[in-house]
Amino acid sequence: MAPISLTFPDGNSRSFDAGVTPADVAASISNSLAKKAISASVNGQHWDLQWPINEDASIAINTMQDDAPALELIRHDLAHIMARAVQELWPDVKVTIGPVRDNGWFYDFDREEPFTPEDLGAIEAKMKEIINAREPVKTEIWGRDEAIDYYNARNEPFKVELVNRIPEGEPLRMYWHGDWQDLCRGPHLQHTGQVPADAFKLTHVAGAYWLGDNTRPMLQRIYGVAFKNRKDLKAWETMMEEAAKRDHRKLGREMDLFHMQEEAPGQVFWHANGWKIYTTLQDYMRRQQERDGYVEVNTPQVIDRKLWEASGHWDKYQENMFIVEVDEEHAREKTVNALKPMNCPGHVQVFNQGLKSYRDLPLRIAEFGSCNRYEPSGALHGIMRVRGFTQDDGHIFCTEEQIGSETKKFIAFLAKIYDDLGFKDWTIKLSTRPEKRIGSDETWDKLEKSLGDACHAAGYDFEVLEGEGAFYGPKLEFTLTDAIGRTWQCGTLQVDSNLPERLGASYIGPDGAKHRPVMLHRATLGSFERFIGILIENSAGHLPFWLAPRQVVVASIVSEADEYVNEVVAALKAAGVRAEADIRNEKINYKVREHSLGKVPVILAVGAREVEEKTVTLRRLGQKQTAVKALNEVVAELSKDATPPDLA
RNA sequence: GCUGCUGUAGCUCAGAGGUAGAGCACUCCCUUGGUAAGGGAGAGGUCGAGAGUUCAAUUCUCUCCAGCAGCACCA
Repeated sequence: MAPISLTFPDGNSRSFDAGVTPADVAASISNSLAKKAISASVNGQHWDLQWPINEDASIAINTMQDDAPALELIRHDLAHIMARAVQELWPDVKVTIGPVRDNGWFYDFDREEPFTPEDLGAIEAKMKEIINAREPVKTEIWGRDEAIDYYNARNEPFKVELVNRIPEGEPLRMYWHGDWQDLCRGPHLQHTGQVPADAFKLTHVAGAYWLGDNTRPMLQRIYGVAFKNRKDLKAWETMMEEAAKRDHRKLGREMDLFHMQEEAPGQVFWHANGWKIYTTLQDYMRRQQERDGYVEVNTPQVIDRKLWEASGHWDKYQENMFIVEVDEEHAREKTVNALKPMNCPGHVQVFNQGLKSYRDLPLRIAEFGSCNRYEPSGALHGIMRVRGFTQDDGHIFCTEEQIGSETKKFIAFLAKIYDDLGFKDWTIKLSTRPEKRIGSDETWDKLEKSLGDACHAAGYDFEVLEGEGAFYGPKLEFTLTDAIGRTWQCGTLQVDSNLPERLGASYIGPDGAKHRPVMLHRATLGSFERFIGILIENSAGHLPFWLAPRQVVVASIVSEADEYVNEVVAALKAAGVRAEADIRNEKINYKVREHSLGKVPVILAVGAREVEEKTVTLRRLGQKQTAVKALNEVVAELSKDATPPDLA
């Protein structure tokens, strides 16, 4: 055997025979390392302890101390262990695939009977048995025919399909966990006993299409989460509870913001409190847009299908549009209209009125555009994914040369708004040309470059999503991170020369000839409905004072203070603060509890003492301590808090 | 749309083949209480909709509607 040289993380090299495995290497260092080893990194690649190394390389032996490989292996091995447990319990269940994902893994099974919560318990128990048996993990390379025969003999059609999908020439690797075997890329742990038996949990079962294709059979997917130790699992459970507490559907009810009902699925009945958030946010956005050189317009809800045919939406999205048919008594033919699912064709109509000069460009048209889309029933989710919503939509008509500067301007606009709204952490993604597209490669080169350059010019970096652009142009996506680390894609900017073409938009250039403008579709919040949902979940209902629908409750402690309560409320209202009185015949404890649960940011308690001294006792939401302050001082302070950030 | 689960009072939930119950909220009475539930009384439901089985259905079966968790979708 030819010698090879392996370089360790400390820079030292040693010579081994070619074909040496990381397990051998670890054993050559120490017995304890050999036992503790879980995998290796060979030239930066995650490497199974059993895989041979045939050439010079850098190597590092991983142990459970190394978080990333440890978690990946634990979760991946658990996927196999779970599949084995399921087949031991129900031998006729067919196995498919089971990747690592998020905080755990899933595995898809084909089985007639649905898995029940009791089944999950049984599977978990069986998995623990397998872990405690410390079953060895072995790997071998099989021939294609051998694998297909094996799976055919075992009646595993999904596995046969997987084998057939693996490109010729790529080795087929099999992994054994004890005497149960699965086709798998690896790597895996040394034996099942390396998986912590007390740090995983099967969470739920749901349907999932085979290979993610909705024309293929639906399988049953079992999800699990797993960590290195019980403490991390507990932390995950706590985090889940925290997320549930923030659920905007729950808070929406508790704060009396909105409701939804059967007769209007996917549409929001905004209550006074919720609508106050909405209008406050909209007023704020309107000010930003005016400042940034937009003109605001409004376009019709119900538009003849002819326009949707011309824009191309009828062809592509008819299934998702609300169609309205009007059958007038004497009409020769029915008029078929659609509720607008988007605002862009309307904005092109506005642009097309009158001759436009190059001097008019860039023309920035904004609309708080109410749209209706017939979203699939299964997609609906609270106010986050709805059928009726309002976008903070805008279209910038400009020349190709102006794309860069307009993009830069928009990024600055969006950055200011996200900052004002309390989102400090957000990222940009650039989606580039997809397979199916229109326009020349030179045009795509130019457009992608101008978007990328604009990001850099605005001082931001971006991640590239290859092939994710729209068929008509590249796009930027703006994704913000919320207080508990979840991400939400909100803003977008898309370059489009297709729609101006289809709808015949043009302007007169300096040369006196007609030219085609390009159109930048852009939104910052996305939709008010979804964004308010995000605001609620981000803040757990503790909205910033200026956005809080109810800002102050002035609560009497004794009925002798009622009159003064009304005075305080009047003073606050005069200073632009949303204040209300609570002079019900209830104890202060009761009032504090109720308004705290209602997420009112400030409670001012007023008793005999305050009446006497012209003070109030202030208590802020989430704080236990109170402060006695002079009335005029509090009015000034709260009036300042109530001012939107752009007016402060 | 697909798979699975769910639908009982405003909210959270219990219940059983013989037409319903709790806590909170609501109304009234007593209580004037100093920072997260003071006490008492009262009112409130076509048990998601329709059909079927049955002497009898809110309970069992089917269909539909809506919600929830995923999947697929998201111009």
